[in-house]
Amino acid sequence: MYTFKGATVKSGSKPYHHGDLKTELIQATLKAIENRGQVEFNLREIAKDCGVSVAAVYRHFASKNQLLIELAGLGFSELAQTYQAIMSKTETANPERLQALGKAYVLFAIENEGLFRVMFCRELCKLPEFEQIAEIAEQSLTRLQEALTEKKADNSCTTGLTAPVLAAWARVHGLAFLWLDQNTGLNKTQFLQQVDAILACPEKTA
Amino acid sequence: MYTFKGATVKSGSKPYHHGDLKTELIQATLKAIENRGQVEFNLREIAKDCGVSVAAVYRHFASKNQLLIELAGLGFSELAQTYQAIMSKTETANPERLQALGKAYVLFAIENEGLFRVMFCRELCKLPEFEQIAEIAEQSLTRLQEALTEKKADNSCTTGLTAPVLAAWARVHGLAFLWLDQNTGLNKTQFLQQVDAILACPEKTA
DNA sequence: TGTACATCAGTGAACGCGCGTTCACTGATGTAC
DNA sequence: TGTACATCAGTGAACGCGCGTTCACTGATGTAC
Repeated sequence: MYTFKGATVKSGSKPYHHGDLKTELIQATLKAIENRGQVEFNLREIAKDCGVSVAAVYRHFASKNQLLIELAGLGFSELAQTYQAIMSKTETANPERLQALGKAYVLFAIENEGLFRVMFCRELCKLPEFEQIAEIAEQSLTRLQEALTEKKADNSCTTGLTAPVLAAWARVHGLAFLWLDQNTGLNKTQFLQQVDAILACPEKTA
Repeated sequence: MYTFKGATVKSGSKPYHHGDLKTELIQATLKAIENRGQVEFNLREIAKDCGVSVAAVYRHFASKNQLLIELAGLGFSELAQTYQAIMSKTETANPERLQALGKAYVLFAIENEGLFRVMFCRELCKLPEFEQIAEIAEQSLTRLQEALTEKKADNSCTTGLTAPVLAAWARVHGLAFLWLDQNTGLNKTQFLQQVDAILACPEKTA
């Protein structure tokens, strides 16, 4: 007899109760999405990865869509948190802040490819379950836009993105997807160096 | 009796021979990809769209993958053609050339969403059939990079992208995907205006 | 110009597999008494 | 402290549908003689 994540188990046999299946299912799903480079996964494969039967998934998620939605919610709130941290650590109107935000965006995409792909998957907001996370999704994206906007606060166009914001966003968004879709031909270190160079003096690399 | 695309047909009944099925299958596939915002389609749906049985698809494409590959080939060669036209119409080292190339990239993505998504779908190059189009794909992408590179020809780093090239590419790539994934909240006219502004004076919107 | 026949482009039905989901169940845990 | 029982987290098998692909076929076209 031994103890596995709080569950008592006969030695030699795997525990009947998994311990932290929900978390592990989420991780396995993200891994699958990252391997494919597409928001496409298969519950049987996920379950197998976690050493569990498919039906066990339904103890933790009402459906495949629900899993997807929770993934997206996770992504949006984590990204928002990242911004929040940078906003509180850096000064208003300081160019370093914009640079840090940009870097954080690209890094988030690289380190959380699965979440990032889910967040920007167009079919997501067509799901009926999307309303569960609509608020956090919008909050997360507008927070980013606000963070970028402060640079040109003189432009008081309230509806839609202004050119500077769109430009800044497009730059980091493009960097992220070029990397994720493996189009740069660079290794990670090289890529991150270039990213730093681009974000440090955008006017020279414009 | 009347003639439909060269085929004689009893009036009232639809023609047995379609006329230009291959082209229409390609169009229907692109439409399906555009509707989903993802490289994901279904042969039965495509065939139905063309008013034809699924099996008819196999008269024109050996498999679903083969259809996908031909789509990609089409996309790469069309993009290459577009560059070629701009390169021959504009002067070397003229800022207008870079601007025109950038605009063409974004426009290509907007007007050919399906092709664009297929071209940048990561699973594409994992297909065994990819070698059929590997050459044109690489040609197309390096041509773009070369076009962008001329601006900073003093940098003689031969391997990989330089920061200026990556920056320029990322900007248009990011603009394209922000638009396609419907994250801008702008309408097409507004968006294209912003794109023009960004490409016209990048240093002001950096 | 008419006819026989090869060739080509479709049809409709079926095969087989994969996948999301459900169901009746079993094993483990925690709690009231 | 021990026991009965509700509750929870799994299992394994099955259902049903969708989808890529194949097959024997039929209808239309074009061409040799």
